[in-house]
Amino acid sequence: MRLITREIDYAIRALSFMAQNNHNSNVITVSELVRKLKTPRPFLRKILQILNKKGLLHSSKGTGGGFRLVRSPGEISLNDLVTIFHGRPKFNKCVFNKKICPDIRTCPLKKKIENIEQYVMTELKAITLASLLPKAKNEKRGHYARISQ
Amino acid sequence: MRLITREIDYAIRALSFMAQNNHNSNVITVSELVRKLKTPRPFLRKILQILNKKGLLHSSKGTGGGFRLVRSPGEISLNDLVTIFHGRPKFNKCVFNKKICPDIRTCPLKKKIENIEQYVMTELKAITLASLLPKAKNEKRGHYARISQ
DNA sequence: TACAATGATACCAAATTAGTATCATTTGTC
DNA sequence: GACAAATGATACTAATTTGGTATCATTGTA
Repeated sequence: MRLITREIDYAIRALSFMAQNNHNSNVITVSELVRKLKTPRPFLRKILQILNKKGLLHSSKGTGGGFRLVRSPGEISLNDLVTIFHGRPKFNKCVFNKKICPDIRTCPLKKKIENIEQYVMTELKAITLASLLPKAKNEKRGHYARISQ
Repeated sequence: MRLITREIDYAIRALSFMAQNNHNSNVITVSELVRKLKTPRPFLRKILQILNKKGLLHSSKGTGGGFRLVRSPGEISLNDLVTIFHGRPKFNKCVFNKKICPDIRTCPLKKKIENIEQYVMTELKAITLASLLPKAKNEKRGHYARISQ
């Protein structure tokens, strides 16, 4: 029943870090991210590869290579990430099966649940990476991607 | 990412059937339910035992025994069922871990996700068993628990 | 006492989530 | 060109959750 799994959580943290450290449009390596985020290296690597394939990151190989954020933080939403890693949210695993359910088209539960899904998607779209970042340098309010040290 | 898993789906169907067939306050047996709902018998049995323990059903043993709905269909909500089988909905599996996340109390993601959870719970409370049942005998609109034959 | 029901509980299987390991490819530097 | 430093691709493994089975105990009725 989790919407934000670890994959997604790590993805957000990595993207947030990159958003805050894209000075000189430098690339950031997996090694750097692992040092900062303390996540398991091969797992993070896999996640970054997916984000690259889906167009959120650009990657470059070889010495001096790494990843670079392609979109601006305001253009990346939680809905994007959830969709990338799990597909469109589906809250009910309908057992459609003529023996049990006479007609999927008239199922009142389906409709009600779909309305909830729709609302959730709208809310997730509104949560952008930008909205999770700190507002100002010396502001004390916590934020998702603050890295200790 | 499923809110309504099979367990819950079967539970709703069983409760709906019982709500529509409580004439003479007769009990309904697992055998009857399995015949009507075509669900796996031992699995349904387990589900009914849970609903009994949680107070939605009353059970009686021995010959002529079975289950009986305790609450009225208007007093049973999807939120009750989700809570019984999965606990309070939690959409993010926060990796709180001082290495990664400096302070759980100020996490902006947590707050935003909790707001969504709160909304979903409110909506689930509004979906009662009664709201899934057919409105009138010869109404054609589909409903969740109509049993074929 | 036999039988028909549920209670309790331990187990098993499938699916999903989390993570590892390894080899191939690309690119910069000496 | 050799080597090192990076990602690409991909197959494998481990842990957790979900879906389901099996079995024996208990209770109530004829």
